[in-house]
Amino acid sequence: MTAAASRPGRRVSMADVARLAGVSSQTVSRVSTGHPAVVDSTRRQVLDAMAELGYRPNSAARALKRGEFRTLGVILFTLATTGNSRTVEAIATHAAHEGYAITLIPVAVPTQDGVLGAFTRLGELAVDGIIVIMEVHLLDAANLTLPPGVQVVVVDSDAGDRYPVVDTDQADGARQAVRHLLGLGHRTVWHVTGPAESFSSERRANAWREVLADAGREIPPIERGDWSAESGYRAGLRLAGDPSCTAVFAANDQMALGVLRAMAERGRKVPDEVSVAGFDDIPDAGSYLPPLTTVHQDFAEVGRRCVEALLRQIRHEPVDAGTVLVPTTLIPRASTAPPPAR
Amino acid sequence: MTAAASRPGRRVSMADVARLAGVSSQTVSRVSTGHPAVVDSTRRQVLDAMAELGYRPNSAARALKRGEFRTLGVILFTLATTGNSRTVEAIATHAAHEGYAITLIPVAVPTQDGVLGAFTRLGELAVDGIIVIMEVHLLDAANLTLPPGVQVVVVDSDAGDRYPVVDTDQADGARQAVRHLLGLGHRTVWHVTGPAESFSSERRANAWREVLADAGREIPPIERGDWSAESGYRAGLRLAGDPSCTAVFAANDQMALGVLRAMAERGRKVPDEVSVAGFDDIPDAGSYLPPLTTVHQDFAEVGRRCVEALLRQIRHEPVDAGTVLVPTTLIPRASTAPPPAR
DNA sequence: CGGGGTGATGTTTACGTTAACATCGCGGTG
DNA sequence: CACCGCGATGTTAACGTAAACATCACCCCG
Repeated sequence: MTAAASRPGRRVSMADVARLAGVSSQTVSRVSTGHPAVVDSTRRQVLDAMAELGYRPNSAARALKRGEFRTLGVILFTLATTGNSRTVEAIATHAAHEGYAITLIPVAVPTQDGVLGAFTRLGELAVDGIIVIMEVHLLDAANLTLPPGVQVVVVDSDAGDRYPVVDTDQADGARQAVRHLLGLGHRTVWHVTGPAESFSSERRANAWREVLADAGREIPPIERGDWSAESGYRAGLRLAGDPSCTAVFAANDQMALGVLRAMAERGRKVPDEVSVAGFDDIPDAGSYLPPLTTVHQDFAEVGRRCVEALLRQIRHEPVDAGTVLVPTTLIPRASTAPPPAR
Repeated sequence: MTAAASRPGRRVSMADVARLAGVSSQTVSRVSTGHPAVVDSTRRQVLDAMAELGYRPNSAARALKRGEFRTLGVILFTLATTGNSRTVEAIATHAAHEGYAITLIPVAVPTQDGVLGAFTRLGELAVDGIIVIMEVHLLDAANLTLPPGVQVVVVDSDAGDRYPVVDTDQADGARQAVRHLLGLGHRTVWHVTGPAESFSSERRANAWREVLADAGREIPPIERGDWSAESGYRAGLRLAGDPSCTAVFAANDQMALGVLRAMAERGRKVPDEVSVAGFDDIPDAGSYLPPLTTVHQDFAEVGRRCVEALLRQIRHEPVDAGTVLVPTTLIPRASTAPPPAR
């Protein structure tokens, strides 16, 4: 039944199906695309012939004819961060739901050349639109090579004036975390920030500074990390040495994990002596020692909105240029508490 | 310079470039594909014309003509696990290096229907080969619909008799961990395993049981988790209640994290009273409290080998059917120590 | 000085699909 | 009963590219 020896080499085409079913290839096409104007008996014949020959449509030919690929490109630096992989997963799922496939373009080196190269490759790829998941200020150069006719949506950037941007409300999340710590009675809040090139990092740091300034608190020197737990650990060791430091807001959960470890090693009890808050709410955060107070990001929603915005552009429906902000929520757990009485 | 008003609607094609450059479109094609038989002056003219018009090749037409898409499909259940996202990243990077793009096909529900659906979609997609990253026993049904002419490589499965399989040497890694614990003097080792459908989980558990049996040790009842830290925590609470339990091997780092938390909450000191080992060596593992002894997996190598094996198949070069095992290494850290003296 | 090559470029055609138009047959209506 | 209209199906052409073959100019060598 599934046998059907096709001629060697060549794949089964509509013409083959048409021959076997005794119809024209246009009728096969109509069946294949679900066109209504085909009588049931004919449709059945065609479907049987398709099954017998193991026909599957050639998407290259289809794309050539239709002028669209039904594929979205995702350009990013790495899948290694929780945020990126979760966002990509959401994008892929939602795109699949809309009948689109996802092509992944990793950019190995976050240099302008790297980005340019990726965009060139994307230009040659079979892609109707591009989602850029980028944390660094590298869109300017890349912008020039953006292939015309390809739509773009950006995650985590400040390109809102040029492209639609979808992002977590970084600033509000950071504000919630810092206010939470101040609300517990801490005099001020130390901050472990991410890499300098990162927009997210910058926005979280700005919001932290702003809340402290608004409250008239002292703004301690900022500690810089690179998102990794290891870098958080190093920052944590420095902070642990400062007895006046009673509250730390880390720009992501992994650096917060490093801070927790540093505090533990230096014998500074969390949360009794020092409070620690993170950002992201990665699945493990609730299992840290102690379970981490953090800001929850809805990566799935970010992915969904990206796809939505991009498809709207592709379909030439009205799109609000500018930034869509996905709200964040503070998740209080056991790593924050009032400062020690003195 | 970059202006160049093309006719409305239609994209720039080779014919347009040819017209502007005053050559035939075949010459444009030759320049585009890097064919050597083009004189420098002509090549320059063509390149200038391309730049002026903003020409980019139509990959659909190219794929149709060449009969290959230069794209690999990756089918998986989720990107949420460290192993999967790291593997996918390595696949994407290595594939890009070989001039191939990656199309991501998430299968929402790990049912037979889900897998079948994904393969059907993949069949219609522009893909020269497929990498299946699957943890469950669902290939049998899917097998039937595997589009002919599409090559397949499988990660983390026992399908080695049917497809080439690339995987981490799960069994050896687990053996190293268990032997390490026994070597420290523990009478036996408890095990927190992953979900029942997972091959990795099964192999790690089997190796654990085998080492204990070979050493003539008692085999404690197995604790089942679902890879999450939360499930590890629940298992850890049960183990913490058993004073005879001095060594725990968790099937991944996240569950180990949960075990660490449970032990801490129950006041059982790690590693003085209880040793805990994990599997994966995720980047955070070195920052757990205490830093986790675990088995390092080389996801990058797995991804690389996958792409290599798949491309060999696609190019009809000889491939060893069967399983390629990527070695693992035990990383001793601070979560394991000799059992308490009694 | 002519024949035979060689290398650059042009022409033709086919890849598989689908839009647009053409055809055909049948039932209803004035 | 002739004509119209409509629904089902067939025919033609085009999407953009690249392989195969054709052509042409030029150079080398006998």
